[in-house]
Amino acid sequence: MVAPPPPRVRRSAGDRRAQLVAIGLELLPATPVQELTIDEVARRAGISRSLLFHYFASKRDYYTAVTRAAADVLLEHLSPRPGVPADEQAAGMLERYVGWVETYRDAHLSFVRGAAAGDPWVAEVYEETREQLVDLTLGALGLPDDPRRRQLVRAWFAFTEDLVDQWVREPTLDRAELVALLRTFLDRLLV
Amino acid sequence: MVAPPPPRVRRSAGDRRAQLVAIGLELLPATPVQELTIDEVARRAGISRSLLFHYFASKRDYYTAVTRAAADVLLEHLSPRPGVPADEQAAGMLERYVGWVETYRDAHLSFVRGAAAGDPWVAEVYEETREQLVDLTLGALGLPDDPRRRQLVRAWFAFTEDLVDQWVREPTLDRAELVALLRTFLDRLLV
DNA sequence: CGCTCGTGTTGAGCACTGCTCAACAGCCGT
DNA sequence: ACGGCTGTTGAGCAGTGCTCAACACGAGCG
Repeated sequence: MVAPPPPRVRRSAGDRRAQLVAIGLELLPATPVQELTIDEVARRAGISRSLLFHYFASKRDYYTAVTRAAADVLLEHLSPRPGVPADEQAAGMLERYVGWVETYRDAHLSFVRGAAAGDPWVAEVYEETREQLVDLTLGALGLPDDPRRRQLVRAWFAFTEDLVDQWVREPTLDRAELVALLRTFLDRLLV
Repeated sequence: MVAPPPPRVRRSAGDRRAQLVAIGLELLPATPVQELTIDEVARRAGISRSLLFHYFASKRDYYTAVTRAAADVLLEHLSPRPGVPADEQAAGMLERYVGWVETYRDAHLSFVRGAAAGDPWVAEVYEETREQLVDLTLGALGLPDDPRRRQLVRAWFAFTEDLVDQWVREPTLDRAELVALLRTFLDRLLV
Protein backbone atom coordinates (compact mmCIF):
# COMPACT_ATOMS: atom_id res chain seq x y z
CA MET A 1 0.00 0.00 0.00
CA VAL A 2 1.97 2.96 -1.30
CA ALA A 3 0.84 6.50 -2.00
CA PRO A 4 0.01 6.70 -5.69
CA PRO A 5 2.59 8.62 -7.71
CA PRO A 6 1.37 12.19 -8.18
CA PRO A 7 0.17 12.92 -11.69
CA ARG A 8 2.82 14.33 -13.92
CA VAL A 9 2.08 17.93 -14.72
CA ARG A 10 3.66 19.44 -17.75
CA ARG A 11 4.37 23.14 -17.36
CA SER A 12 5.67 25.86 -19.61
CA ALA A 13 9.33 26.71 -19.16
CA GLY A 14 8.52 30.04 -17.52
CA ASP A 15 6.10 28.50 -15.04
CA ARG A 16 8.53 25.79 -14.06
CA ARG A 17 11.35 28.26 -13.45
CA ALA A 18 9.09 30.48 -11.38
CA GLN A 19 7.85 27.52 -9.37
CA LEU A 20 11.39 26.38 -8.60
CA VAL A 21 12.47 29.85 -7.52
CA ALA A 22 9.36 30.14 -5.35
CA ILE A 23 10.21 26.86 -3.64
CA GLY A 24 13.70 28.17 -3.05
CA LEU A 25 12.30 31.32 -1.47
CA GLU A 26 10.31 29.19 0.94
CA LEU A 27 13.26 27.00 1.83
CA LEU A 28 16.09 29.54 1.82
CA PRO A 29 15.33 31.23 5.14
CA ALA A 30 14.84 27.97 7.01
CA THR A 31 17.76 26.03 5.56
CA PRO A 32 21.48 26.73 5.41
CA VAL A 33 22.73 26.55 1.84
CA GLN A 34 24.79 23.45 2.28
CA GLU A 35 21.76 21.61 3.56
CA LEU A 36 19.51 22.72 0.78
CA THR A 37 19.70 19.70 -1.50
CA ILE A 38 18.64 19.62 -5.09
CA ASP A 39 16.86 16.40 -4.28
CA GLU A 40 14.63 18.13 -1.75
CA VAL A 41 13.75 20.98 -4.08
CA ALA A 42 12.96 18.57 -6.90
CA ARG A 43 10.87 16.44 -4.58
CA ARG A 44 8.79 19.43 -3.50
CA ALA A 45 8.32 20.47 -7.08
CA GLY A 46 7.33 16.93 -7.97
CA ILE A 47 9.97 16.65 -10.66
CA SER A 48 13.26 14.84 -11.15
CA ARG A 49 16.63 16.29 -10.27
CA SER A 50 17.51 16.25 -13.93
CA LEU A 51 14.81 18.75 -14.78
CA LEU A 52 16.12 21.22 -12.27
CA PHE A 53 19.50 21.02 -13.93
CA HIS A 54 17.79 21.69 -17.21
CA TYR A 55 16.66 25.07 -15.91
CA PHE A 56 19.66 25.94 -13.76
CA ALA A 57 23.13 24.99 -14.89
CA SER A 58 24.31 24.21 -11.38
CA LYS A 59 23.22 24.32 -7.78
CA ARG A 60 25.11 27.56 -7.42
CA ASP A 61 23.23 28.96 -10.38
CA TYR A 62 19.92 28.00 -8.84
CA TYR A 63 20.89 29.40 -5.51
CA THR A 64 21.98 32.75 -6.88
CA ALA A 65 18.70 33.00 -8.77
CA VAL A 66 16.78 32.43 -5.53
CA THR A 67 18.94 34.92 -3.65
CA ARG A 68 18.46 37.54 -6.32
CA ALA A 69 14.71 37.00 -6.14
CA ALA A 70 14.79 37.48 -2.37
CA ALA A 71 16.82 40.67 -2.79
CA ASP A 72 14.29 41.99 -5.28
CA VAL A 73 11.47 41.43 -2.81
CA LEU A 74 13.34 43.37 -0.12
CA LEU A 75 14.30 46.21 -2.43
CA GLU A 76 10.73 46.50 -3.64
CA HIS A 77 9.49 46.59 -0.07
CA LEU A 78 11.91 49.36 0.88
CA SER A 79 11.79 51.50 -2.24
CA PRO A 80 10.35 54.98 -1.83
CA ARG A 81 6.60 55.44 -1.92
CA PRO A 82 5.36 57.91 -4.50
CA GLY A 83 3.37 60.80 -3.11
CA VAL A 84 5.29 60.94 0.13
CA PRO A 85 7.22 64.18 0.79
CA ALA A 86 10.95 63.84 0.24
CA ASP A 87 11.91 64.53 3.83
CA GLU A 88 9.72 61.69 5.10
CA GLN A 89 11.00 59.03 2.75
CA ALA A 90 13.95 58.07 4.94
CA ALA A 91 11.78 57.68 8.03
CA GLY A 92 9.34 55.58 6.02
CA MET A 93 12.10 53.31 4.79
CA LEU A 94 13.34 52.75 8.31
CA GLU A 95 9.84 51.97 9.54
CA ARG A 96 9.31 49.50 6.74
CA TYR A 97 12.67 47.89 7.39
CA VAL A 98 11.94 47.36 11.07
CA GLY A 99 8.54 45.99 10.16
CA TRP A 100 10.14 43.63 7.69
CA VAL A 101 12.50 42.27 10.30
CA GLU A 102 9.64 41.90 12.78
CA THR A 103 7.76 39.86 10.22
CA TYR A 104 10.55 37.56 9.21
CA ARG A 105 12.63 37.35 12.40
CA ASP A 106 14.80 34.33 11.85
CA ALA A 107 14.67 34.60 8.10
CA HIS A 108 16.08 38.11 8.23
CA LEU A 109 19.77 37.45 8.71
CA SER A 110 19.61 34.40 6.47
CA PHE A 111 18.45 36.62 3.68
CA VAL A 112 20.79 39.43 4.35
CA ARG A 113 23.99 37.87 5.58
CA GLY A 114 23.73 34.10 5.54
CA ALA A 115 23.24 34.20 1.83
CA ALA A 116 26.72 35.56 1.34
CA ALA A 117 28.20 32.61 3.11
CA GLY A 118 30.64 30.40 1.35
CA ASP A 119 29.85 31.13 -2.24
CA PRO A 120 31.54 34.18 -3.78
CA TRP A 121 28.93 34.26 -6.54
CA VAL A 122 26.12 34.60 -4.06
CA ALA A 123 28.15 37.09 -2.08
CA GLU A 124 28.30 39.19 -5.22
CA VAL A 125 24.51 39.29 -5.42
CA TYR A 126 24.48 40.50 -1.86
CA GLU A 127 27.07 43.17 -2.64
CA GLU A 128 24.96 44.45 -5.52
CA THR A 129 21.89 44.58 -3.33
CA ARG A 130 23.72 46.54 -0.69
CA GLU A 131 24.92 49.04 -3.23
CA GLN A 132 21.36 49.51 -4.42
CA LEU A 133 20.25 50.02 -0.83
CA VAL A 134 22.90 52.68 -0.43
CA ASP A 135 21.61 54.39 -3.56
CA LEU A 136 18.09 54.23 -2.19
CA THR A 137 19.15 55.71 1.12
CA LEU A 138 21.26 58.52 -0.27
CA GLY A 139 18.39 59.29 -2.61
CA ALA A 140 15.88 59.37 0.22
CA LEU A 141 18.14 61.72 2.16
CA GLY A 142 18.76 63.87 -0.86
CA LEU A 143 22.52 63.63 -0.46
CA PRO A 144 25.12 63.41 -3.19
CA ASP A 145 27.12 60.22 -3.11
CA ASP A 146 30.85 60.28 -2.73
CA PRO A 147 32.88 57.17 -1.80
CA ARG A 148 33.29 58.19 1.82
CA ARG A 149 29.59 58.66 2.35
CA ARG A 150 28.86 55.35 0.64
CA GLN A 151 31.19 53.54 3.01
CA LEU A 152 29.57 55.12 6.02
CA VAL A 153 26.07 54.30 4.86
CA ARG A 154 27.06 50.71 4.17
CA ALA A 155 28.58 50.36 7.60
CA TRP A 156 25.48 51.96 9.07
CA PHE A 157 23.47 49.20 7.39
CA ALA A 158 25.58 46.60 9.13
CA PHE A 159 24.88 48.41 12.40
CA THR A 160 21.19 48.59 11.67
CA GLU A 161 20.85 44.99 10.60
CA ASP A 162 22.58 43.77 13.69
CA LEU A 163 20.81 46.04 16.12
CA VAL A 164 17.32 45.44 14.75
CA ASP A 165 17.98 41.72 14.69
CA GLN A 166 18.91 41.76 18.36
CA TRP A 167 16.09 44.13 19.24
CA VAL A 168 13.47 41.85 17.76
CA ARG A 169 14.67 39.06 20.04
CA GLU A 170 14.96 41.27 23.13
CA PRO A 171 13.36 44.71 22.86
CA THR A 172 15.38 46.91 25.18
CA LEU A 173 13.81 50.10 23.88
CA ASP A 174 10.51 51.30 22.45
CA ARG A 175 10.07 50.72 18.81
CA ALA A 176 9.95 54.49 18.32
CA GLU A 177 13.15 54.95 20.30
CA LEU A 178 14.86 52.36 18.14
CA VAL A 179 13.89 54.06 14.92
CA ALA A 180 14.87 57.45 16.31
CA LEU A 181 18.25 56.14 17.44
CA LEU A 182 18.99 54.66 14.03
CA ARG A 183 17.90 57.86 12.36
CA THR A 184 19.97 60.07 14.61
CA PHE A 185 23.01 57.95 14.14
CA LEU A 186 22.73 58.07 10.39
CA ASP A 187 22.35 61.84 10.40
CA ARG A 188 25.35 62.39 12.64
CA LEU A 189 27.42 60.12 10.48
CA LEU A 190 26.74 61.99 7.27
CA VAL A 191 27.20 65.55 8.49
CA MET B 1 58.71 7.60 -11.96
CA VAL B 2 56.50 8.69 -9.11
CA ALA B 3 57.31 10.79 -6.07
CA PRO B 4 58.17 8.41 -3.27
CA PRO B 5 55.47 8.18 -0.60
CA PRO B 6 56.43 10.48 2.28
CA PRO B 7 57.64 8.63 5.34
CA ARG B 8 54.91 7.87 7.81
CA VAL B 9 55.37 9.93 10.92
CA ARG B 10 53.75 8.79 14.08
CA ARG B 11 52.73 11.65 16.34
CA SER B 12 51.26 11.90 19.78
CA ALA B 13 47.54 12.54 19.91
CA GLY B 14 48.05 16.10 21.09
CA ASP B 15 50.51 16.91 18.33
CA ARG B 16 48.28 15.51 15.62
CA ARG B 17 45.26 17.43 16.81
CA ALA B 18 47.29 20.63 16.99
CA GLN B 19 48.69 20.03 13.52
CA LEU B 20 45.24 19.47 12.05
CA VAL B 21 43.85 22.59 13.66
CA ALA B 22 46.86 24.56 12.43
CA ILE B 23 46.23 23.38 8.89
CA GLY B 24 42.62 24.44 9.25
CA LEU B 25 43.73 27.88 10.39
CA GLU B 26 45.80 28.22 7.23
CA LEU B 27 43.02 27.07 4.97
CA LEU B 28 40.01 28.62 6.67
CA PRO B 29 40.50 32.21 5.51
CA ALA B 30 41.18 31.25 1.91
CA THR B 31 38.50 28.63 1.46
CA PRO B 32 34.74 28.73 1.93
CA VAL B 33 33.61 25.99 4.28
CA GLN B 34 31.80 23.93 1.72
CA GLU B 35 34.93 23.80 -0.39
CA LEU B 36 37.19 22.82 2.46
CA THR B 37 37.30 19.06 1.98
CA ILE B 38 38.49 16.56 4.52
CA ASP B 39 40.51 15.00 1.74
CA GLU B 40 42.50 18.17 1.25
CA VAL B 41 43.22 18.62 4.94
CA ALA B 42 44.28 15.00 5.28
CA ARG B 43 46.47 15.28 2.21
CA ARG B 44 48.27 18.32 3.63
CA ALA B 45 48.76 16.59 6.94
CA GLY B 46 50.07 13.53 5.13
CA ILE B 47 47.53 11.24 6.74
CA SER B 48 44.44 9.35 5.69
CA ARG B 49 40.92 10.73 5.94
CA SER B 50 40.14 8.07 8.49
CA LEU B 51 42.63 9.46 10.95
CA LEU B 52 41.07 12.86 10.84
CA PHE B 53 37.78 11.29 11.76
CA HIS B 54 39.51 9.60 14.62
CA TYR B 55 40.31 13.00 16.12
CA PHE B 56 37.19 14.87 15.09
CA ALA B 57 33.84 13.12 15.08
CA SER B 58 32.64 14.93 11.99
CA LYS B 59 33.62 17.63 9.56
CA ARG B 60 31.43 20.03 11.52
CA ASP B 61 33.30 19.09 14.67
CA TYR B 62 36.63 19.76 13.02
CA TYR B 63 35.44 23.01 11.61
CA THR B 64 34.13 24.33 14.90
CA ALA B 65 37.43 23.44 16.54
CA VAL B 66 39.28 25.46 13.91
CA THR B 67 36.88 28.38 14.24
CA ARG B 68 37.25 28.39 18.00
CA ALA B 69 41.02 28.42 17.62
CA ALA B 70 40.78 31.40 15.29
CA ALA B 71 38.53 33.20 17.76
CA ASP B 72 41.03 32.56 20.54
CA VAL B 73 43.81 34.11 18.50
CA LEU B 74 41.74 37.22 17.88
CA LEU B 75 40.64 37.53 21.50
CA GLU B 76 44.20 37.15 22.66
CA HIS B 77 45.31 39.82 20.24
CA LEU B 78 42.68 42.27 21.45
CA SER B 79 42.73 41.59 25.14
CA PRO B 80 43.91 44.46 27.37
CA ARG B 81 47.61 44.97 27.86
CA PRO B 82 48.74 44.99 31.46
CA GLY B 83 50.47 48.13 32.54
CA VAL B 84 48.48 50.41 30.31
CA PRO B 85 46.30 53.01 32.06
CA ALA B 86 42.61 52.11 32.09
CA ASP B 87 41.50 55.07 30.01
CA GLU B 88 43.83 54.13 27.17
CA GLN B 89 42.84 50.48 26.93
CA ALA B 90 39.90 51.13 24.61
CA ALA B 91 42.01 53.16 22.21
CA GLY B 92 44.63 50.45 22.24
CA MET B 93 42.08 47.78 21.42
CA LEU B 94 40.79 49.77 18.48
CA GLU B 95 44.30 50.33 17.18
CA ARG B 96 45.08 46.66 17.45
CA TYR B 97 41.84 45.73 15.74
CA VAL B 98 42.51 48.00 12.78
CA GLY B 99 46.02 46.64 12.57
CA TRP B 100 44.69 43.11 12.62
CA VAL B 101 42.35 43.81 9.73
CA GLU B 102 45.15 45.49 7.81
CA THR B 103 47.27 42.41 8.25
CA TYR B 104 44.68 39.86 7.26
CA ARG B 105 42.55 41.82 4.78
CA ASP B 106 40.58 39.12 2.99
CA ALA B 107 40.81 36.71 5.84
CA HIS B 108 39.17 39.16 8.19
CA LEU B 109 35.52 38.74 7.24
CA SER B 110 36.00 35.03 6.68
CA PHE B 111 37.06 34.68 10.26
CA VAL B 112 34.51 36.95 11.71
CA ARG B 113 31.42 36.51 9.65
CA GLY B 114 31.94 33.84 7.01
CA ALA B 115 32.50 31.32 9.72
CA ALA B 116 28.95 31.68 10.91
CA ALA B 117 27.69 30.71 7.50
CA GLY B 118 25.41 27.81 7.13
CA ASP B 119 26.24 25.87 10.21
CA PRO B 120 24.39 26.78 13.42
CA TRP B 121 27.06 25.09 15.49
CA VAL B 122 29.77 27.29 14.06
CA ALA B 123 27.50 30.30 14.35
CA GLU B 124 27.29 29.57 18.06
CA VAL B 125 31.07 29.79 18.40
CA TYR B 126 30.92 33.14 16.73
CA GLU B 127 28.14 34.28 19.09
CA GLU B 128 30.23 33.32 22.08
CA THR B 129 33.21 35.18 20.72
CA ARG B 130 31.17 38.29 20.18
CA GLU B 131 29.86 38.17 23.72
CA GLN B 132 33.42 37.93 24.97
CA LEU B 133 34.38 40.90 22.83
CA VAL B 134 31.52 42.86 24.34
CA ASP B 135 32.78 41.97 27.81
CA LEU B 136 36.26 43.07 26.83
CA THR B 137 35.01 46.38 25.49
CA LEU B 138 32.74 47.22 28.40
CA GLY B 139 35.59 46.34 30.68
CA ALA B 140 38.01 48.57 28.80
CA LEU B 141 35.54 51.43 29.00
CA GLY B 142 34.84 50.76 32.66
CA LEU B 143 31.10 50.64 32.08
CA PRO B 144 28.61 48.35 33.79
CA ASP B 145 26.86 46.01 31.41
CA ASP B 146 23.11 46.05 31.08
CA PRO B 147 21.29 44.35 28.18
CA ARG B 148 20.69 47.57 26.29
CA ARG B 149 24.35 48.54 26.36
CA ARG B 150 25.37 45.07 25.28
CA GLN B 151 23.11 45.27 22.25
CA LEU B 152 24.52 48.62 21.26
CA VAL B 153 28.12 47.49 21.62
CA ARG B 154 27.40 44.38 19.56
CA ALA B 155 25.80 46.46 16.83
CA TRP B 156 28.73 48.83 17.00
CA PHE B 157 31.00 45.86 16.31
CA ALA B 158 29.02 45.08 13.20
CA PHE B 159 29.48 48.71 12.17
CA THR B 160 33.18 48.60 12.92
CA GLU B 161 33.83 45.31 11.17
CA ASP B 162 32.08 46.50 8.05
CA LEU B 163 33.62 49.95 7.98
CA VAL B 164 37.17 48.82 8.64
CA ASP B 165 36.80 46.10 6.05
CA GLN B 166 35.76 48.65 3.44
CA TRP B 167 38.35 51.14 4.57
CA VAL B 168 41.19 48.68 4.10
CA ARG B 169 40.14 48.23 0.49
CA GLU B 170 39.60 51.93 -0.16
CA PRO B 171 40.94 54.30 2.47
CA THR B 172 38.70 57.34 2.32
CA LEU B 173 40.05 58.79 5.54
CA ASP B 174 43.30 58.88 7.49
CA ARG B 175 43.90 55.96 9.68
CA ALA B 176 43.75 58.26 12.69
CA GLU B 177 40.46 59.75 11.52
CA LEU B 178 39.01 56.29 11.16
CA VAL B 179 39.95 55.29 14.69
CA ALA B 180 38.68 58.61 16.05
CA LEU B 181 35.39 58.22 14.23
CA LEU B 182 34.86 54.73 15.58
CA ARG B 183 35.76 55.88 19.06
CA THR B 184 33.46 58.90 18.96
CA PHE B 185 30.61 56.85 17.68
CA LEU B 186 31.00 54.29 20.44
CA ASP B 187 31.09 56.99 23.10
CA ARG B 188 28.00 58.75 21.81
CA LEU B 189 26.16 55.46 21.69
CA LEU B 190 26.80 54.57 25.29
CA VAL B 191 26.07 57.90 26.96
C1' DC C 1 -6.54 10.66 -39.22
C1' DG C 2 -1.60 9.63 -38.98
C1' DC C 3 2.93 11.43 -38.81
C1' DT C 4 6.68 14.13 -37.32
C1' DC C 5 8.93 17.53 -34.87
C1' DG C 6 9.89 20.18 -30.73
C1' DT C 7 10.18 20.59 -26.05
C1' DG C 8 9.26 19.24 -21.22
C1' DT C 9 10.76 15.37 -18.76
C1' DT C 10 12.97 11.24 -16.93
C1' DG C 11 16.24 7.22 -15.31
C1' DA C 12 20.49 5.30 -15.13
C1' DG C 13 24.85 6.19 -13.93
C1' DC C 14 29.56 8.68 -12.90
C1' DA C 15 32.58 11.29 -9.64
C1' DC C 16 33.36 12.88 -5.40
C1' DT C 17 32.84 13.54 -0.42
C1' DG C 18 31.56 12.64 4.36
C1' DC C 19 31.78 8.82 7.27
C1' DT C 20 32.32 3.74 9.27
C1' DC C 21 34.71 -0.31 10.50
C1' DA C 22 37.60 -3.99 10.93
C1' DA C 23 42.29 -4.83 10.67
C1' DC C 24 47.35 -3.39 10.77
C1' DA C 25 51.79 -1.31 12.77
C1' DG C 26 54.93 0.42 15.83
C1' DC C 27 56.36 1.57 20.51
C1' DC C 28 55.94 0.62 25.53
C1' DG C 29 56.57 -1.97 29.89
C1' DT C 30 57.34 -6.34 31.85
C1' DA D 1 60.67 -11.66 23.48
C1' DC D 2 56.16 -10.59 23.71
C1' DG D 3 51.46 -8.71 24.77
C1' DG D 4 48.85 -4.78 24.65
C1' DC D 5 47.89 0.00 23.90
C1' DT D 6 47.23 3.42 20.54
C1' DG D 7 48.19 5.78 16.23
C1' DT D 8 47.07 4.62 11.62
C1' DT D 9 45.19 2.78 7.32
C1' DG D 10 42.27 0.80 3.23
C1' DA D 11 38.20 -0.74 1.57
C1' DG D 12 33.73 0.34 1.14
C1' DC D 13 28.83 2.45 1.88
C1' DA D 14 25.52 6.40 1.36
C1' DG D 15 24.27 10.60 -0.30
C1' DT D 16 24.77 14.57 -3.47
C1' DG D 17 25.92 17.35 -7.57
C1' DC D 18 25.85 16.67 -12.32
C1' DT D 19 25.63 14.40 -17.30
C1' DC D 20 23.52 12.21 -21.07
C1' DA D 21 20.92 9.64 -24.03
C1' DA D 22 16.36 8.40 -24.48
C1' DC D 23 11.24 9.01 -23.63
C1' DA D 24 6.47 11.33 -23.79
C1' DC D 25 3.18 14.21 -25.09
C1' DG D 26 1.03 18.10 -27.46
C1' DA D 27 1.16 21.12 -31.86
C1' DG D 28 1.27 21.59 -36.45
C1' DC D 29 1.20 19.62 -41.14
C1' DG D 30 -0.10 16.66 -45.04
